[in-house]
Amino acid sequence: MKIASWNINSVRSRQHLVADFLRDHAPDILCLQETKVEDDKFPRQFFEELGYGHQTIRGQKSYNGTAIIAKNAPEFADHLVFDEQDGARHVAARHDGVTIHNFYVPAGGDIPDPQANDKFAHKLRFLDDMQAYCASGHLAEASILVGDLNIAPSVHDVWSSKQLANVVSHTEVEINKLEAVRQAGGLVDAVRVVHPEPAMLYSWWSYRSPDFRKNNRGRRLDHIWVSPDLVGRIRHVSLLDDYRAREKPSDHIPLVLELT
Amino acid sequence: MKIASWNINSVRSRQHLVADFLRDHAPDILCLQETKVEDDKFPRQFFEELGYGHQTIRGQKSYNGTAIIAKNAPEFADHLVFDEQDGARHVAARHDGVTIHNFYVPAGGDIPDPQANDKFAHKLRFLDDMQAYCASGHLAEASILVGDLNIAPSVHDVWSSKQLANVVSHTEVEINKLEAVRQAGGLVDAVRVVHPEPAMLYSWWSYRSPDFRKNNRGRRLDHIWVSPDLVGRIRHVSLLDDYRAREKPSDHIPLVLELT
DNA sequence: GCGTAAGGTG
DNA sequence: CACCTTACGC
Repeated sequence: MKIASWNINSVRSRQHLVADFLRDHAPDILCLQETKVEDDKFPRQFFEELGYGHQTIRGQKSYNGTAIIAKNAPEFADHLVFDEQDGARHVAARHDGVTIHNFYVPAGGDIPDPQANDKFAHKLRFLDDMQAYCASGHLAEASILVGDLNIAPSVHDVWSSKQLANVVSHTEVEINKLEAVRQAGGLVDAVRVVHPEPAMLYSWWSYRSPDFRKNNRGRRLDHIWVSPDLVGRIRHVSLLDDYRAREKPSDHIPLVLELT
Repeated sequence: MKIASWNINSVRSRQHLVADFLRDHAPDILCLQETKVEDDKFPRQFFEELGYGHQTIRGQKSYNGTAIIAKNAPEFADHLVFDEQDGARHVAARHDGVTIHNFYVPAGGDIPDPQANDKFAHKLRFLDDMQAYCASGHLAEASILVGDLNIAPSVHDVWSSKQLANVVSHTEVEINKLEAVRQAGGLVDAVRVVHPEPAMLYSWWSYRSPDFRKNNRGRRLDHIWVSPDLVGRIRHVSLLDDYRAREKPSDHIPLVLELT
């Protein structure tokens, strides 16, 4: 069983890339974030023609949007709404007995101060809501949580922990809240199981930073967490950074988890 | 000597096409209209790398803009300003003893009434100014006038003379003024020398009209006129309609004049 | 830098 | 339909 997660930065502008990815890696499940499209405009047929006819989607105009694209029908599909703003930031689906939660955590704006910056306040509230949900035991077994969590927790998840210490995505308050979410769900960071620290791992490189291979100013904002019962089934995790070097790339790369 | 004219509809959005064109047809001179870029943002290096290091350009933000791109240095370069509105609608350059005038005549808006429509009034004034300039004898010898003149004069220059009789670009007042410009300059329509009537000739197909090959609702808005002394040197004129069928095309096609 | 959207021009 | 600009989010 192969499960991928990718912040695609507009699913309609990335059809060339996502077609390459599905043909070359053929995951059973593809979780997308930032689809940036309303449900009735989602390119359903495009994915169908690539063999992914089962699509759990939830989007809105312009911003956000999550989707779980699958070869086979889900046993179950749903989504969470944490607040009025919502933003289509979660979908869930059970495939082959495994429940997959696909999250897109708010980016949080520029200023890491919830008093001065409503977007940062929203990010922290969203993490609290995630924690409460995970604490309720929904993810205790046969569960996977993936997505763009917009936080790079470790010093080995950013190109410079010092220079990013006060930059949104790597602040102490965010890192603590992300860890609280993970612990509330009793989940295991599958990426680090396969690639333990001190390996430097990134999943995102800003469009604004040129020459991403040379300067390599990345951050690991995208994550795959699994419930403890699945840890033994982890066969491999890949971070496909070559997709950042393609024509018209997303600023995020796909992560792929293989389970036995 | 090979001279091309092309309304490119944004030179920055058309680099793929113009590179193909220069490689495949290798004109000595390329006259562009609707470059839509200020001079300091013109892609000078792009043309240099294709072997066109000599660039007589005059543009503005967003609208209009003309350019003469050449392999060799001009002996002379200049431009005309007819009014305060201007719009970067003319450049001229002398290459190999031939003076090339590159015009972009105002489109003229929707309503063919100078009372009701300032844009149409501007178009008519521009044609009067062109006529006055041509009447002064500047184009008597060794001269070529090219460009998007935004008028299709003959019944054989439009897909339906009846349906366009009251449509801007094919009204009687415009056609008469265009003919007056040509006669004032003593110029010869080189395209019709090679492809005489009743051949149907188009250089533009609206983006709004689908299936341009099948429905073929075109108009000949782009022209190449030469002074009488050059008529004997006309070897060929091509209207390269395959460029309308390419990826991300301009709505106009290139015209190419070959002189011996 | 690269997505989205709206409003204007051709 | 496809370009431009402005404004916005990431």
